[in-house]
Amino acid sequence: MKLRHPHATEDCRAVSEILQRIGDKWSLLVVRRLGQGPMRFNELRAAVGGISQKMLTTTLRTLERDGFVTRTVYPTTPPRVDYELTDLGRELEIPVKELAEWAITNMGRINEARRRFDSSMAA
Amino acid sequence: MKLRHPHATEDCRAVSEILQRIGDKWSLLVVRRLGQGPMRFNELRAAVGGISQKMLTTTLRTLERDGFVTRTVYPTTPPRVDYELTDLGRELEIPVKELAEWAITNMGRINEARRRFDSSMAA
DNA sequence: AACCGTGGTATCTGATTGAAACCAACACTA
DNA sequence: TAGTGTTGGTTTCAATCAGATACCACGGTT
Repeated sequence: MKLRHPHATEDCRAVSEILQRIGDKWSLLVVRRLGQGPMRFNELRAAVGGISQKMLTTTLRTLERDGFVTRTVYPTTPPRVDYELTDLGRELEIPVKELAEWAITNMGRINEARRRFDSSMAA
Repeated sequence: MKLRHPHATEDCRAVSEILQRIGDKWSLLVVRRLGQGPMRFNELRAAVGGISQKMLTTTLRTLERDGFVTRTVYPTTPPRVDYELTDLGRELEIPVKELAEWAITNMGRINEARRRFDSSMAA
């Protein structure tokens, strides 16, 4: 039993962790929107669509913590908070876009596989 | 406000869904292992390490449903079940590997950002 | 009959999600 | 000057989901 990649497990865990991080329900949607330029909170909320206030806050906080977005508060009234992608966030988009393209071109195959599987289960 | 990518939202949801699918705790670990060749259930369980029986079953079922792995039962006694990557599964590895490399090379930056964020919160 | 190895299921608990209500600060209006 | 609205956020709570633990079915061995 040869292991060609001695660190495969750790690396794989790292990747798995990252995927879990950005693979939640909203992170990518938010990142994609911010990829088109900085946005304020409610603007982003409307653009993403269907996200609750709390989840947007949570998502943005986590993205900020991981260094993917910056949060800038302008102490005006009413308050104004701008969110913007960092360099890291913009760099992340590159491999994500690759995967995105794969996902889009292969979604049909996946859905077909699912249909096949589900109908063979029903039998 | 120009939208250069009219279908960005749907596409993004597709990607987000895929990431959620393969971004769970075990899918990638399993796919990686199977990338080295077909394996039986308990063999895979030992190779992945730390995964419960139920989670391996669940993970494999979902991967099978999505058309990433095949499940072959040999009705011997004791039963023997082989799992193997499909073409789709092997193709998936390509963009995932890209993201994997990004994740590995940038993990340091992410962790650093987290440390910074956490310590600035503690203040 | 007791036991082991195979792969799989049922149960139960803690985390996550998300909807709805509430909060703080300030400006504008009546 | 009390009331109302805007903006970004937190709190609360019900529902859902992930995952660990314990158990099950089957047949061969002893």
